[in-house]
Amino acid sequence: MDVVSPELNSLLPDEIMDTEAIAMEEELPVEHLAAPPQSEPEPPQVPMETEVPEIVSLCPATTSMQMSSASTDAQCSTSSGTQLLLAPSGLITSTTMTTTTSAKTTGPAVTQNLPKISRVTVPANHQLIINKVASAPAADGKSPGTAVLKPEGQKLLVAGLSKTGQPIMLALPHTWNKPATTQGTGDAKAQPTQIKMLTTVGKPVIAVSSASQLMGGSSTLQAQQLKTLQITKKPTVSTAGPMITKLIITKALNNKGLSSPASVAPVVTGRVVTQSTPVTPPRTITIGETSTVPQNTSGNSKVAISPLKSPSKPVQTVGGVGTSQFKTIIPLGTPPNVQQIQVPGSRFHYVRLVTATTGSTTAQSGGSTNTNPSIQQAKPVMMNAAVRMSVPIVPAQSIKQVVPKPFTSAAQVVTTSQTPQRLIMPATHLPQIQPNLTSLPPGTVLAPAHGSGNMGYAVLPAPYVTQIPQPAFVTLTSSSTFSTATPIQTQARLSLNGLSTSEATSRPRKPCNCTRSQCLKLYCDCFANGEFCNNCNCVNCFNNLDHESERLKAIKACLDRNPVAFKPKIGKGKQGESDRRHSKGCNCKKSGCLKNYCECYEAKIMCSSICKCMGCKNFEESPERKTLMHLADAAEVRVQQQTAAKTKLSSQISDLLTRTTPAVTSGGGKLPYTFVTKEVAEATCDCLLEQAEQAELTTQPQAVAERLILEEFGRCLRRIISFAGKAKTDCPINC
DNA sequence: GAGTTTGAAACT
DNA sequence: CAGTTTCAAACTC
Repeated sequence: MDVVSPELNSLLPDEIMDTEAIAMEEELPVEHLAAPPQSEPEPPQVPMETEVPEIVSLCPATTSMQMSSASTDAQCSTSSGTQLLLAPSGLITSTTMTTTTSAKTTGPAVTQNLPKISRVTVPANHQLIINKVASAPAADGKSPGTAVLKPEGQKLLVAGLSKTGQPIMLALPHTWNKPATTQGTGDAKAQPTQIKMLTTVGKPVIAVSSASQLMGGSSTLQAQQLKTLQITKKPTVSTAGPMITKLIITKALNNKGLSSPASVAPVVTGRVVTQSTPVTPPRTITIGETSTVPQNTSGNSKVAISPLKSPSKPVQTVGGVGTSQFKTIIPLGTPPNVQQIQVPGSRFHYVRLVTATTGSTTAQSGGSTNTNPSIQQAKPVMMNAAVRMSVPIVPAQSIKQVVPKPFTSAAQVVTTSQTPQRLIMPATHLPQIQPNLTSLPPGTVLAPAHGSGNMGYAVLPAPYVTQIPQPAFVTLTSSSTFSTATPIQTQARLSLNGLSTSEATSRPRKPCNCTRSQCLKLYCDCFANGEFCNNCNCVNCFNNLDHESERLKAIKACLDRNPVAFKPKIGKGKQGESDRRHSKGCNCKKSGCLKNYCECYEAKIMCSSICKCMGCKNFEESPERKTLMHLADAAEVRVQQQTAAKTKLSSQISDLLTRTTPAVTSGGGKLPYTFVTKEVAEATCDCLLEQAEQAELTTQPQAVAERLILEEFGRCLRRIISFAGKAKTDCPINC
């Protein structure tokens, strides 16, 4: 997924963009990022989903106890601006973030003295306010629960929906947004940082680990059936050797580990900031990231942080060896201040996140039980700039599988889904595309661009959520690379082999068979519906993240040709017309609009006045249509009745056997079938024939006749059973 | 399963 | 915007 360049910001509709200034400090040049437009006004404030999101903040964590409080403000303050990555909840596809790990320490661990967010509140007006602490928090590790957001450069992403349907926001570490200098260990080995997000049932958990840990600990994660999201972090600047770390956002199915003290030093600390609101309190999960990770901690330094649902109960846990888990929940003092924004014509709700201008309390987790010196205390990252995002969040659809991409720049996100898997299209840098949000597929995600004071947006066409109860997707953006010629690709690989049985069987769409379009034209249903090809039969498919650039170009081309190309074709008609009608109308000539060639007929709607079809028979009074409908209904009824009859008969037989059991065991009694003598059978047949004749005389439909006969047969059986229970001798049945 | 038909999408 | 071509799904055998 690419991030739309900042230029796009100016094009975004005013409805969703709040141009209130945000103090975006563009201090650190990022070579691979698009230069921030100096003259451009502050990026418009983007309203966010009204669903109060959970906020997961991945922040540079202060190192263990031995870490000094040396300030690394310089590293953290050079971020290129607050960025929000918002994705339709439920399924995080993937995101890639290229950053340089901040490491300014004299030891293996890095201490970062970052300003803390005094509090994150969501007041009644639904404005999320992140207050900046007047003074930088001490990195003494005594406040592990403190949630800190960087003033700028902070990335937030809505990773998914919690079980309660609340969006989960991820606040990425500030250091991910800009290069930093690593010092101390002298370890020249570059360790890719990966972030894996593992979700079980729509509830992502984040774990951070070093690359070596990722490799070594992957089996453990897999054993837990964790869904992972990988975000490879590459340093753009490194003076003491490249530092690549992998952050693993994981959620262990076993929550027991959360409460157990960690015997192994986790690489990072996590924060879960919960907020209580009358309706849907957002949660903020802050994950501190250690800039440097001792090599000896590999394999055990993974930390899985699970957002807790308890909004008011601070919890901090540290995972143990192998399945190290560390979780901190920081209750917010006040509800987040989120302002709802309604975009005309948009089905999505937006909320506006505003910068906290004041604040004196620092969100902190409850008393930390972490006594392990190796456990890093989450370092709050100051966010002094207003968070301005307006992104629609679609109902969550979880992703089921993640195939980690080892040590690549691509981030991979896969979430489990109870619903058919659907992937969201990756966003791209599309400055030329008018950000007509209404023309984008539902679930489109706008992600802030990196590298400028203004936020760019990643455009993520999503499945037609209006037609799909729970579209699955997760979006991750590579904000730092979207502007590069070879953007880091992120892809959730969802091969058939990787899909579970239920997932494969629940696939909502038939696999496409494209051969020439590379699945990058609207010919391809997958592409047209904003999905990646998955388990398709297509040839030379480019509808995947491996060909993200081509795909993005294709999306742009489609939107250029038709701004509403990804909008559902079946929409509401005019008043007085049918509730559903084709937006364009069909153009059939030979099918009479009574075959699936016709898009109207296929959608089970009648043609309307906007159709240009010839010889249309798909209208209300059409006898052909009525005949077809009648035949279809009859077939359906027949199937249903046959099924019901089988069920009923089976039930009766079972009941018969059950009732006759006492007769067998009581001794002396006759088995029921002994009562079905020839006479009884003949009488039964007579009854059935009589019923059939009556149905025929009354010109009952075949289905009805069958039902009547079966019902009569049931009555006969009941009489036989009744006789069996009463009589000890054969008894003719009198119909 | 191969071949044909069909109409939307893409192209000119 | 209209005509033509391309394409993949729907359909038939």
